[in-house]
Amino acid sequence: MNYDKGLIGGSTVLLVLSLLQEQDRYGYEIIKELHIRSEKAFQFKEGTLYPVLHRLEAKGYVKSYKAKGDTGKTRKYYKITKAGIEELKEETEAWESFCENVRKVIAAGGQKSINTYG
Amino acid sequence: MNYDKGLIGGSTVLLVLSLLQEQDRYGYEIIKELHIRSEKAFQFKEGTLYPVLHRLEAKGYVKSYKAKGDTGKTRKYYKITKAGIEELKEETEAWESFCENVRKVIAAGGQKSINTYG
DNA sequence: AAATTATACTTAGATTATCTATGTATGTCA
DNA sequence: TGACATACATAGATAATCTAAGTATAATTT
Repeated sequence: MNYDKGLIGGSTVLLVLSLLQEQDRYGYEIIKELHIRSEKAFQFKEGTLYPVLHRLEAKGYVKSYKAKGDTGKTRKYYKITKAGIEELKEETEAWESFCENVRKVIAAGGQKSINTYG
Repeated sequence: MNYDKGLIGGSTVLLVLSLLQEQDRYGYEIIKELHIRSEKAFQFKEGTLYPVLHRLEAKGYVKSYKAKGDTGKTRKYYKITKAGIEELKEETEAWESFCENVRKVIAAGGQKSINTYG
């Protein structure tokens, strides 16, 4: 991962569920897809992503099934559940709100003098 | 904190250094200020913030000094250092970049059908 | 045909950061 | 005098990522 470990935490589930809302995917595919979409900024380690998927399944946000892909290799696909879609909605809102609040704090910092014009 | 623990991680230092770039502040003040600016979304626990300040000082990003405030109570003020300003700049850029990349992933998710219009 | 590489999944242990909970101490206000 | 807000500190619990190693199969290269 190119980013600090801390930055990733808290958005991992959001990212994974987002991709699974589009279509069923398998773990390795999710890693690649995140890498491509972020223009190589996200580079999840397998040791990070697979446990996340297991956790999501344990919580009932996704369900897994085995299937042979176009290569002939058996893969473990994950499908988002209704509970997962709900969770995704909540996490998306939380994320947007969080970003906005961070911006409120840091934006003021660099532009304190602006207030003197108001 | 109203947000998931994970969300906070990675932006704590950014938030604290941002506030310290504006002016010297003491710990308790930082907690209050974050609470106000975020419209009550950020509610850092003392057990979270104080260790962060200690960590920042150990890394040389801030320096502390004791001073009596307007109340007469002795407070421990923190001043950002040059290294801290550098660090803040880097973390700000990382944050902006990170947000953008998250948005690239999750925006596509909810609006897949938009592509059919293009 | 054999060796290498990419794909695909798994898990144990180390690291790190927040949170909980508690403790200490001072100043203000009723 | 008692209650409350201010102000700082730290130990231990919790949780999530990363490192690192292992297993197995398909595709590619030599």
